[in-house]
Amino acid sequence: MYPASCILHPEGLVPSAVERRMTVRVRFAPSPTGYLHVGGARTALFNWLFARKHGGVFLLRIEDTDVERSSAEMVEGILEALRWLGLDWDEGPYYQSQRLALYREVAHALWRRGYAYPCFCDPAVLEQEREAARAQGRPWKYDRRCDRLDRSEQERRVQTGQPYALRFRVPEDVTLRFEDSVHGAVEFALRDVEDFVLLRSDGYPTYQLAVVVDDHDMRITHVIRGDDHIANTPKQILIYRAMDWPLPAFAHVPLILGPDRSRLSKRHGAVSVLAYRDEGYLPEALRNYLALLGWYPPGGQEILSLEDMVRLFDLRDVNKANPIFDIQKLQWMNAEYIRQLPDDVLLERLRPFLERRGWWADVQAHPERYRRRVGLLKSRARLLTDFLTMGEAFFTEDYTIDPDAAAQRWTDARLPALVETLAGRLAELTEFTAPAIEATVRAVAEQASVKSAVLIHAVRVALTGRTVGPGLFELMEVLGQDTVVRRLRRVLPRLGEMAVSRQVGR
RNA sequence: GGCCCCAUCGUCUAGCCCGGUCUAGGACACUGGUCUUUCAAGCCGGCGACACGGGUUCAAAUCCCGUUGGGGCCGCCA
Repeated sequence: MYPASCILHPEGLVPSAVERRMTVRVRFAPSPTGYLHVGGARTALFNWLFARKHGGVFLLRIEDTDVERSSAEMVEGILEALRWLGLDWDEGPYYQSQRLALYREVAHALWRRGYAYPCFCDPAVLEQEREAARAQGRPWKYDRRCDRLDRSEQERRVQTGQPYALRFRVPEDVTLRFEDSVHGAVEFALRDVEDFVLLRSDGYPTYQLAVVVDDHDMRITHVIRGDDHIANTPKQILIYRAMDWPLPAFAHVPLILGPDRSRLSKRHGAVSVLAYRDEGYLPEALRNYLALLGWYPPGGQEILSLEDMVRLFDLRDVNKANPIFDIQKLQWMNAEYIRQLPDDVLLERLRPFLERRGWWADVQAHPERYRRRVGLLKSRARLLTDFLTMGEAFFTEDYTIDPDAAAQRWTDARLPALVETLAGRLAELTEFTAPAIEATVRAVAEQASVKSAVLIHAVRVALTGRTVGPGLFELMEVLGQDTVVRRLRRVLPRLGEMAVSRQVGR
């Protein structure tokens, strides 16, 4: 009944599509029971890279056979995340929920061919038995009691409308071996694999059936997916064999772990791709970082453009060990990408964030002014959102002055007079450039025999509300004469208060 | 518990397939210095790993076995 030779020696039976010069066809098949998380995104990335590398087709398939948990909103979110990452698909999205007839057909074909049998067991009962077994530390496997029913009894139950699922009859005493593109040869003794359900009693296919039917129907040549599917592979190969379908190549890529080494999940913080977008990560940075989890490019260069990745990507360079998601390195990479952006492009990337704050209109009215401001902040930002926080005073007159900063830098009693003088001198400057400003600031400090650092720090707090930030003279130039003078005069009263309270306190 | 997968600096990893060139290389993080009005960035330097035990061999990070540790799967979820 089983093509034994195939089952015993499947290795070597899968000349890769690449070798056979077939068109490579790969897919990303998320289940819309949640948003796209970074693990899924990386799987999608690897598939996409592989397709582009080999001039193949990357298709999208939505695995929504679990009607209860799937939703259209989740699908939209997943598509949005993929688009944001720049992972465009050539076909699809296909929806499994629209292909149910096909799965039923194949399930019944399997039954007709003698590879499957109806199971009338109550899932709740089986679940109980399973739990009891596990509680006692005993292994549990479905004992195929329904397969032992007489053919006539089976028919009778079907006739009387008793609900049944279709199970695949897994041969025992056979070792199935398959070649995995990243792991090499993987073996499973089929005695450890239970008769799995193909078609549920409600007529919906299980994952095992639907993937195989679709991967075959969509002529998938390479199944690239997470390591968590490695144990499913023998079951799926059994279906391919029973249907006499050619096997695709399999590549199981390592799972991304959290800092505690357990599988990355919500409790490790943000895992949703869209959440990273909203937090101010650049898609090219996330993409680049994700590519490096479990893959290492020959040559060792880590900052890679999409074109670089496509050129360098090879499944053989994918690691077997599970990597840990390191937010620090991601942030470093994001900062790296931010620094590389030309100022005008950077400004455009900031747009959604600026719009949300209501700052975009003014930016649009004075692009050159804001380009320069953003340029000054560039080397200091790790996230796009950093421009809004540490760069608040670059976008609005309504910036807050950090009380701690004031307390730290506005202590000198000579400051009010000094700043007033400085404002006056700056207002008279005809060339408001960094060198001219610097000369003025230093001269004012020197004339009062005050260390220029004292003035500089106080002025920075006045102009930006913070103790840290860009070099003061460039900062002032970029802010502009009017703004600088206005802001300096505006803080004069507060400066005075601080100095007075300081003296009283003594 | 059963089965499968995995194991180089704290983290991502190069090297492992084809043993000697490895007193194990790079990156992030950490850290010292430099520049400097602060903070970054940049530059120069430092710290830091072959999980353990057996074998094979003249020689093992590299090959084999075992142990330990980690992960995954064991659903009429995907």
